[in-house]
Amino acid sequence: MVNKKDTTAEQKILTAAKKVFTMNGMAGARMQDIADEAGINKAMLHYYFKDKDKLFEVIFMAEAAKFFPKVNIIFESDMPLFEKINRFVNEYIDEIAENPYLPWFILNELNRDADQFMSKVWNMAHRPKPEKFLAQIEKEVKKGTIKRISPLHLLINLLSMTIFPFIARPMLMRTMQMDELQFREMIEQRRKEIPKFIIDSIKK
Amino acid sequence: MVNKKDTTAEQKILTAAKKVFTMNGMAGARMQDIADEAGINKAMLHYYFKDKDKLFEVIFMAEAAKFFPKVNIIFESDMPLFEKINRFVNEYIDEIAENPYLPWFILNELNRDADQFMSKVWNMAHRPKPEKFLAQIEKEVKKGTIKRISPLHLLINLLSMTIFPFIARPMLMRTMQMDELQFREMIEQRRKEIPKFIIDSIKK
DNA sequence: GTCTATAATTTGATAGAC
DNA sequence: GTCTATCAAATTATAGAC
Repeated sequence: MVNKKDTTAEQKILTAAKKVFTMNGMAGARMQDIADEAGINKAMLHYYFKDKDKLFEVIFMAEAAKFFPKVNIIFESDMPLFEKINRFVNEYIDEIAENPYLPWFILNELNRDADQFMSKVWNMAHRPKPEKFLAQIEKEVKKGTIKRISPLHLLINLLSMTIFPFIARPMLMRTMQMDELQFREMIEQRRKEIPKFIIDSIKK
Repeated sequence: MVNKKDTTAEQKILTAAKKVFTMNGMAGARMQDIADEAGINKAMLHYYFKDKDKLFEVIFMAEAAKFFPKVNIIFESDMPLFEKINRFVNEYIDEIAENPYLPWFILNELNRDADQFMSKVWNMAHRPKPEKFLAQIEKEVKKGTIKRISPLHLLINLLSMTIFPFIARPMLMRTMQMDELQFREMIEQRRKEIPKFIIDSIKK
């Protein structure tokens, strides 16, 4: 199933590999499956990307490199806290709508081989940088504009509520007996539910 | 690294296989690694469990079978809502302390091959049953004892905040520059932080 | 039951024609 | 650049001695 935008073989491979890698992980992905998905020959994968490790690295680095900076722009901006939380939730959901398997992909490989991942991808430019966000929470607590709360736990709560539903999608869909459309509706609702839930909890 | 409790070869294999499968997933696990971990021979794995698929299924079903009922006992009990939330968080963290890779294990295989998992493991006895919990929230909202909130989103928030940190452990440890001990301390704090955060958000 | 040695299979990688 | 055919390596599975 080749995307209409993918003209060159190289681009077809990248699109196919991204799909197969994200759905099966590095170990589970088959070069043959990537070739089939791209509608080309297996030998072509090696012609363009040398070997499986290299192909994986190209995909993985590109995805992480696109993703984390977007989050960091929000975390490091000068917006008020509540607006920042709102923006984070919405931008994250926007991003995942285009790359449904991305969070899974990143966490999966981080769990599998954290050290290798760090050395190749998690460099200065591409890692999450929450320091400013944490300091901002601390400041608001001290000013007394929000309740006393641990900045770390607030950040983890925000990340958890935003990211987890995408990772646990199959479990949630089955447990709650949701179909594809209902799942998407649930996610859309969370654009407002998550900020509201957080703000209700910490506002004075 | 054989556990002192594991006397028989079969038990050694089960313990070793659980560890290797949960750390590497089905596709990434190597039969040789399981044999080494168990301190026995590779042929023994096949003698006791026929093949890799069968061994995986035995482990996986056993873990899921133990885990979900514990959660369900809480969800289906007659405790007051706030107490139920508190108990869920604490029992879940207790459980994961003994099986750190279990949530990852379950979600990983659910993402990889949901249909097969469902047919073999997710049967009547072993699936999560949140219906009573959802109804209880609905009832409290109608009584006016808590704020108006979607029961579904409250449940997802609870699951997210409790489970996500374990799944995202490598990312959190690296991003927040935590060592093993600091991570465990953070988790311990969440026993109180999560219920407090939720209750602050929904209490009137 | 447990082992060593080996077969069988899967899968990644390459050679060589076009 | 692209393909078919084939090789090489990794990995699962089994045969057979003890």
